[in-house]
Amino acid sequence: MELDDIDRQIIAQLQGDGRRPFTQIASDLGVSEGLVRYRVQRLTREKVMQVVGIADPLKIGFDLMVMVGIRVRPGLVREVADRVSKFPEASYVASIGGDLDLLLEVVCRDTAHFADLLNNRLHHIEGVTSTQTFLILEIHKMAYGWGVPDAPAAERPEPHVPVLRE
Amino acid sequence: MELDDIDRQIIAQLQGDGRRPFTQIASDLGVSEGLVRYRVQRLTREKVMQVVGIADPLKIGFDLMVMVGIRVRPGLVREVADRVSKFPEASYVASIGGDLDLLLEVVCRDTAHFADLLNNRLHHIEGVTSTQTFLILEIHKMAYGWGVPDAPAAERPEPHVPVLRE
DNA sequence: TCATACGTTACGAAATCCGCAACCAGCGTA
DNA sequence: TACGCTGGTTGCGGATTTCGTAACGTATGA
Repeated sequence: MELDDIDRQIIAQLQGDGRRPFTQIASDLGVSEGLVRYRVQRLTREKVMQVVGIADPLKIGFDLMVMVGIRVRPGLVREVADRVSKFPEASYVASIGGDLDLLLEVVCRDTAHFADLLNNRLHHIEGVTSTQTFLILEIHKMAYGWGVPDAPAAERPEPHVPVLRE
Repeated sequence: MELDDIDRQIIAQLQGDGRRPFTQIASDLGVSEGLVRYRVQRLTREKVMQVVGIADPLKIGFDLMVMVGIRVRPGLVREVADRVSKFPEASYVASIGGDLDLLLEVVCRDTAHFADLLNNRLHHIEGVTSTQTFLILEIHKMAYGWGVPDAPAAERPEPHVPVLRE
């Protein structure tokens, strides 16, 4: 789906405040409220953007976050990714190129919870050859959204630094 | 700050839909709209939760996401974390225990953009001794929120699996 | 005991959202 | 060309939600 300036500016504003009234966004952009409503609906439907509440896990009862690097037997990366994505504790799963094949971030209640996850579930998945765990000590930045470039990459010749919140 | 059931249920509902009317949340919980408004304000003020729009970077013009593992000279981790957190491209920064000291996820326009970041900015930071980059091929899961436990950890004796969306 | 801060409810006014209907432009097709 | 169609946009009420504020109860501490 192709985004225009209106989409980008709507996203940018909603990144700052997900409950910003459509009327205010509209008057900022000089368009009608109905249009903003239509665009937000479309962006949401196309899964380009969504408006959600996000909570700091360390403040709502989870004491342990761990990043697990996983090495997988060639050809099984996709499958393992799908399996670990189904872990309810998984907050982030990405396949990567480099020394490791998968990154998995999990949010656990305590070390016993994590030990159970690692030994009884992760290591039993077909294709997982080794894991490396990194205890997350502190989250310094979690940009819950990404900056919106002024225009698509193709139209931007010179380096552009995306504007991110905080 | 101590959360009660009302806070947790408000967070849970907002995790599903960040624009859900307070009136509807209120009637679900059997409390007044004013109370929901008050709680959301407080949760936001205390930085426990926030309602934001989040966009898929790959759908809004950024083609390259990289996870960078950073080794830092002892004692400088905090400082380096603060420095890299200021990178507008940084979407995630966490200090970790293990083979590496810092994890930095960046969202870039293209490889040239990332090369500039790595060589001209990251490697010039005092205390950075080595880096290891992992190209993010595909994001399989990005839980934009975390499950809310039924009660604080201390009151929960048996294992609890947080309920996550998707 | 009193004062103060905090959490909660209730209520009316203001603002917002929502469901249309209408209109325009572009596009493929007869 | 004319026609019908789809997608994007605006405008307008009515329904709903939010917002400001006053009032009340309950701890808490001086």
